[in-house]
Amino acid sequence: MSQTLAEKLFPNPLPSAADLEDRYPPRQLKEGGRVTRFAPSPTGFLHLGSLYTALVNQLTARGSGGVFYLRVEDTDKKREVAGGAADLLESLRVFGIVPDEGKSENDGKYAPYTQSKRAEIYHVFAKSLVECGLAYPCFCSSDELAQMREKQEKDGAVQGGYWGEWAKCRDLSSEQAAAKIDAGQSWTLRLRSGGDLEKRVAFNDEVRGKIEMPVNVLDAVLLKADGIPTYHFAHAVDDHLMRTTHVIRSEEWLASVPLHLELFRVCGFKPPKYAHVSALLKSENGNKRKLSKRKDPEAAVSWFAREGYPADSVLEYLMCLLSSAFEDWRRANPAAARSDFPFTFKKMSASGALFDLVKLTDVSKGVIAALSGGDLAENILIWAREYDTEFASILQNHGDYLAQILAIDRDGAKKPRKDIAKYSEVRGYVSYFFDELFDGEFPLPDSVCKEDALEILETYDYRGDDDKDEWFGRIRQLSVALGYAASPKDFKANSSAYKGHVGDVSAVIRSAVTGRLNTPDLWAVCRVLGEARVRERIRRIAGE
RNA sequence: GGCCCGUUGGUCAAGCGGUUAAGACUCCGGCCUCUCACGCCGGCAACACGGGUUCGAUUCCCGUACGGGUCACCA
Repeated sequence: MSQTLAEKLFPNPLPSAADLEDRYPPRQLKEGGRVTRFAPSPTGFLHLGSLYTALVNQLTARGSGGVFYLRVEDTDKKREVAGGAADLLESLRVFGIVPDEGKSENDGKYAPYTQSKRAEIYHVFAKSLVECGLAYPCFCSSDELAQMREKQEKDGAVQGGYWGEWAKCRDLSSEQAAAKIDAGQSWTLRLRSGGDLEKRVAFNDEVRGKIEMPVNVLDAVLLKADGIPTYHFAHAVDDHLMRTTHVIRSEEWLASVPLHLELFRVCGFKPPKYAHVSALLKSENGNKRKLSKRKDPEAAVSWFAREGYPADSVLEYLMCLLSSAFEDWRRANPAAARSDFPFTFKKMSASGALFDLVKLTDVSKGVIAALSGGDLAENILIWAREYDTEFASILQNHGDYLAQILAIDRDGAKKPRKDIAKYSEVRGYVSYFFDELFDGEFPLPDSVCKEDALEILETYDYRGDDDKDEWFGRIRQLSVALGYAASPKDFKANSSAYKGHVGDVSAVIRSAVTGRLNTPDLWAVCRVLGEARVRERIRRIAGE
């Protein structure tokens, strides 16, 4: 008895499809539970757009009491990066994305969660497709295929690609194919598409609604020459066996849905629901384009870490893009966990959003404003140890000094300061508190001349134990004594009677003590600086 | 080029046949105030275009334009 073509193609013993159905049974889900997955290929760092779709996947599953898992799509060994999967998982974790299954290869009942470890599984279905005549080996070389495409282009073919009469290997007899295999020719396995150029398929996209397209007619590659499946085939097999209910992926996959639908059908699988999320765009001379790893530093999530944007800020911003209902919800629930946000595809935009750093900055200021001085200081230290070691070593010598600094206008304030967007700004923001970083400048406000400024400093007497009212009262008295109005209002009412007002006097003191014209509350700043240092800095300018 | 998706202020966007076309960010005024920041009040600014359908279109249909995606043994 001679070998069938299928046996020749797949000579090793394989389980049956029924075995696999048993091994990976339908999931026991609560009513409405959705199963989603994030399926990255480990080609290096995490892209902001990937984080975005991962977020949607997690939100969808968790919000429905379903399952969110990670599947590593390492079917392209040419692009694979060593350790890529582990890096990805860690990056995701930083952003609060933690899959229920697939944190490692065998983490879960539907293991392995790494496609390169599932070769046998794909082969089971590939073999049975060959047996039914729905797939066939193709011996065309990449040169031949390139020539074919060239000719199609030249002839203005109605439909390019490997199909119909262009599909040279499609009608090879089993004997012919067997002979080529015996001769050692390498082969890929292709779908024998039943597609008809005239026919159309309609399907429902969760974010875009009904979409109608021509059916697939291409004899797409299912298995590459190395026996590893293409994305398309792996998608059908894995998402069926791993019982994914909702395939949420980026919009570039939309065009291949007809192929995917055909694959699900020929394999006898029920297709999942699809949601194609739009890409994050970037504006470039008047046009929009996808955020690019190569051209846009902010495309890699690591950029945000380096700049010192809290992961929460990035997440909050992404949520704004992801759902038009998020900002309102957040205003109504300022402290709620993001996972409590009632996510729905209905509120997702079908058009691509421009990534907007200005908006991120605003969101981030809000996130940081909600932190206590202590927590903020801790985050900054962690950041600095990684990205500004000089600053970190300075901070390390000062105990909880940074926490005290950051507590100003923050801890216990009804309207905490919203002026820090990222940790990398903090060094400049607090530099005058540290003698190591203090620049000793003495800028003068426009309204005060140097002579008057020195006079103010010579007469000012700072007392470290004054409470805020005493402290300001002293400055008021000093102002009046030197010919300044006790309040800006008095000054406005009769400006010719004064040299200026308390504000000008305070400005001079502020400048001497901090080297700046603008700072948080001066009284609090002086308290943190300490009496000795404040007096010393004033004396330094005023002289003896 | 074929196919598909998209198009409301500078940006994110609500809207789902009749609205003075929300809101947020940015920007500009003002208030508050010892400065800054916050906060508050106010302002600038939009339905890509052309045809239909309709008593009535931002909304529905068809074109056009523009933008994006896709046509691999990459995902």
